[in-house]
Parts: sequence; C-alpha cells; structure tokens
Amino acid sequence: MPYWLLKSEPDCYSYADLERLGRDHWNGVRNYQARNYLRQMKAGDPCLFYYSSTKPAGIAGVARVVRSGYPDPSQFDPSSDFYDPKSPQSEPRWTTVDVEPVQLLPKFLPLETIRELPAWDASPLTRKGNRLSVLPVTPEQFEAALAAGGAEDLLTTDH
DNA sequence: GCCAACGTTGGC
DNA sequence: GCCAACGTTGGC
Repeated sequence: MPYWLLKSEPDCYSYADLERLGRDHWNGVRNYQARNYLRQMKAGDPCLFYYSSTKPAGIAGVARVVRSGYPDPSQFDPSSDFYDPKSPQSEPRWTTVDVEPVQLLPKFLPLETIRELPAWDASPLTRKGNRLSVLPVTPEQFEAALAAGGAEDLLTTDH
C-alpha cells in the first residue's frame, strides 16, 4: 500500500480543520508533479499531514484517502483562488482527492526531528529547496514518523 | 527549444 | 522579512 505526505499551511488549513469537517477535498494543488502523485492515490492510502510555512514545520497528524483522484472543481470556478482559465473542461488539468482524519500525532514531529530519522534521508522532504506539496512516503518512513510522533502503529491496527 | 526573467514556496 | 531553490512564462 502506498503512503503519502500532504503539505498544508496550518493557518490556511490545519488538521483540526479536517477533523471538524470529517472529510474534505484536498484541492488547490497546481503543480504537475504533485498532481501526478494525486492521480496515483487510492482510497485507503494513509497520508501524513504536514505543516509548512510555520514555526516549526513538521508532521501534525495522519489522514486517509477516501476517494481517489477526480477533477478539482475549483479549477473551473472564476471566484476561486485556484481558478485556472487555461484548464480545458474536456480534459481537466488539475486533480483533487478526498481525505478524512485518522489521528492527531500525540507529539508534533518537527522537521528537525524528521531529519534525524535515517529512513527519511532519501526523501525529497528533507532536501533543501524542496517545494513538492504531495509526495510519496515509504512504509519505513511512515512507521518511523508514527513512532517518533508517539502514535499507534496504524500498519497493524488498520485494515 | 533555449533561457532569462519572474513568481512562488518554504525554511530559517 | 530574507533569500535560496525551482517551476513557469514568454521572447526570440
């Protein structure tokens, strides 16, 4: 089963917002590489919910994909910040997925600590200049993040 | 198709 | 707020 990491600015959209809504679209991704990953996501895939552009940045919680990729409606909405007039209706350019909350990490996992986890050495997340907002995570990275965040092992308790 | 300019991301 | 990194745009 693939694992993913989703970035969000918590001032804009936090884990608590997702928890309050119960389920939501992960929309507004306007980067082709991130979009291609969104298109690979399947219902049931676990995701790490990452806070960017905040102090400190890091992983706040775990979410799960509940609906795989479909056209992001906001690309066709002129009143949306994510409106893309160049996206053809016949072949929508941008994709969204639906996610639901799974759990808040008992201990917020700062980027500084993520960098100390050997499994994360190879991740784009820990590389300088990284700007990818949706990225794949290995099972080892996922487990290491949960352990460091004091969470239950979802690999054995789920599914 | 190249590449300079520009805009955005994101850690610090 | 700064600035490095990098994606996108547009002129040629």
